[in-house]
Amino acid sequence: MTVRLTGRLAQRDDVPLGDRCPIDRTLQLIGNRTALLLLREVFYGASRFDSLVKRVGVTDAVAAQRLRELVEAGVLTKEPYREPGQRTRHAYVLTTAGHDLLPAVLALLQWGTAHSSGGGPIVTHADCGEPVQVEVRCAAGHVVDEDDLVVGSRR
Amino acid sequence: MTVRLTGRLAQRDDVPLGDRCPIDRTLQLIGNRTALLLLREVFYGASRFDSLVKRVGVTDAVAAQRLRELVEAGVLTKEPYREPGQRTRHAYVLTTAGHDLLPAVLALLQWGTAHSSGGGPIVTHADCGEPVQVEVRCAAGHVVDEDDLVVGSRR
DNA sequence: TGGCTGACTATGGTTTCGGCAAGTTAGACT
DNA sequence: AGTCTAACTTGCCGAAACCATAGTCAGCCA
Repeated sequence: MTVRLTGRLAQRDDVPLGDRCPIDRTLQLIGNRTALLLLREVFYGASRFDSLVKRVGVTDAVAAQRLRELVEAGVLTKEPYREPGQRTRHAYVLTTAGHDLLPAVLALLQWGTAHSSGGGPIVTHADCGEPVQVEVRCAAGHVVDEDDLVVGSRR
Repeated sequence: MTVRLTGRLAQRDDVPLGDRCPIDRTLQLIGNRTALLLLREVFYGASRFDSLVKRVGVTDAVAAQRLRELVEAGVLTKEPYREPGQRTRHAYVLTTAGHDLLPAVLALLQWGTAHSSGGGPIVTHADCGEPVQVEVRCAAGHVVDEDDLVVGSRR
């Protein structure tokens, strides 16, 4: 196991208490297996209830519960659609808040893929075919290393 | 087999079952409140047991349990250190696998900050002072929109 | 030697998550 | 009218997460 030390431990430990940030709600929403897998499948293109249940491999009861929570949280919406000879059904589609979750979901999936033996799917950019990764950058476009992060209180 | 994700429902739902990826281990590790908050504080610069306990606001019992799991999973390591007049203690520092979690943790924190009323801390780049954000980019450096993601089976 | 403190470890109780099983409801088909 | 099915809903159970409290252990100091 390799360890990259920052070399600034003593000073860094004096950083004051970070602001409480609303991570509890985030974790309550997608901090469970089913919700995250459901979101992954929605990102991968699934939208119908039975399709999501089959892909995630969870019981329909749990899937229904998590989907309801995701809809209530404003991450997914139910869009009515009708296929010929079928009655009206509802497709689960991402809201803008749901779209904003893409980096988080992708980052979690990538870490799991990179740091365990199982391997995983390869996600690439349609325009150029290059593999996709999640990066930490500042607004000026620089790739930011962990040591260069500054945590500030809100203005 | 590769599938392009487009915005169209009918096509998107035909995407076959995604590869199983090792998300269970990931969620078992950081899919709980305490582990994620501990990691956040380590990223923010904390390293000592009592400091982490105080910052996260969790009982020492739970913190010890989660820290042990994080060490066992290879995300953190215990580095011995000694302050004058004190006995040897251990600091919790990130391994390379732990460093790789930065995008995921930051993305979760950012989503929570952006999509709830509470607000949150502002993370900036030390070199230029610009706010930091998590981006999805391909290896060629393009910012990748969700509709331009291609999910392929492993080669 | 005895007290103090930091870093845990152990126990018990409540809430949440997921699996299993059964029931419900609305519309299409016969 | 009766059957079938997709999409849920409800209830029970075991496991895991969290909290609170109490106990342990190792070194430093008086």
